[in-house]
Amino acid sequence: MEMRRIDPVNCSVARALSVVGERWSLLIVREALDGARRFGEFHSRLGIARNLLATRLETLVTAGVMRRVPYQEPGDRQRFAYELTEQGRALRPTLVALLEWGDTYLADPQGPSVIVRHRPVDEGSSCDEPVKVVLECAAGHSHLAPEDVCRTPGPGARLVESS
Amino acid sequence: MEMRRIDPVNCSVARALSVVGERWSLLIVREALDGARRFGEFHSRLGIARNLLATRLETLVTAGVMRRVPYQEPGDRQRFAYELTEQGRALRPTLVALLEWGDTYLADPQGPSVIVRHRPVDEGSSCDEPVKVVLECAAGHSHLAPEDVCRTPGPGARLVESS
DNA sequence: TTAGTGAGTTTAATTCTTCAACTCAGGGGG
DNA sequence: CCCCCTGAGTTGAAGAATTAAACTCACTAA
Repeated sequence: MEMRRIDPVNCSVARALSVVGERWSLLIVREALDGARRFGEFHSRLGIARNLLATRLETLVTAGVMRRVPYQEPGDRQRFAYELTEQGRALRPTLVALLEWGDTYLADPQGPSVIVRHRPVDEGSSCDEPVKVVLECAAGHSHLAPEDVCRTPGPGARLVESS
Repeated sequence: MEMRRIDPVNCSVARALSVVGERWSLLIVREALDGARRFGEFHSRLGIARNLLATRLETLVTAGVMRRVPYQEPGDRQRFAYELTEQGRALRPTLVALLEWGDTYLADPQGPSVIVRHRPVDEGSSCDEPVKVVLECAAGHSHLAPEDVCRTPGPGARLVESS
């Protein structure tokens, strides 16, 4: 029985993974979200090989996830730092989701190594409560279980024949 | 100025990525969430090489993300299908987050190819509204912006010296 | 007996990662 | 001035991962 389904290749998940699905890319973004800015910071925090770090940063910059900004420490020459664009910061929910999944199923026996907290940049430590990622629909139903959602074709869907 | 920060290697994000961060792994999980169960289904939907699919499925099974279950079509020999465990289904928020990010920044000009909808398995199509992933803290503050959260050490954190 | 199918293996070519060594531009000490 | 130091990369060779294509295996159907 033939049916038409969403083309799995023309999908934003696949496109997203083609940008941030390479080894190290999401870890670089995570460190950037945590304040890393300079080549050497990424290198020493992650232990990634230098040449790979250079190509990953370049990939992330051309993809619009990061931006290369010149900086100059007093009494030193000009160097470059890497900071997240708004597009890069928008990966936070993805990283929180991965963190939560890892904490739930692969955690250290000691407990989670990282807790994400509600701590706005401008106010002090107003709330500080742990943050979770939740699925919520446009009608306001929140905390949906994974089984309560399904994929449907959108306006840009290509449909393909499939068994 | 020395400071102690969270060891980036002892982190659930890194552990999660060591399980689902390989090329194809998350796409295999996505297809499984969308109903794929058999070797050939994954193969033809994704166009992945057969040997890689075999090793990825094996990795996912040993990691506890999927389960290998025997099945037998009438008048055919016994074969094996692959289905998600609860741990595998728990990757849904991660995939929705990636999908949303891809839709926002890398979308097809036609619009998103996939829309995730609130459609519980048991009830019919009760709600059907589009689903988004949101950050929410334990105090009930919802729809947090990426800038409003930060990482803090948890009970299992190892701290390392860093510049 | 011969052909066909789903589910994999095997193999060889290509690509990606890693590690180590090297470059390049400036700063500081002697 | 000369030599060594640092941060930020680049280059090159060895090792690991990915790909495509051909092959196996167990069984069914004609």
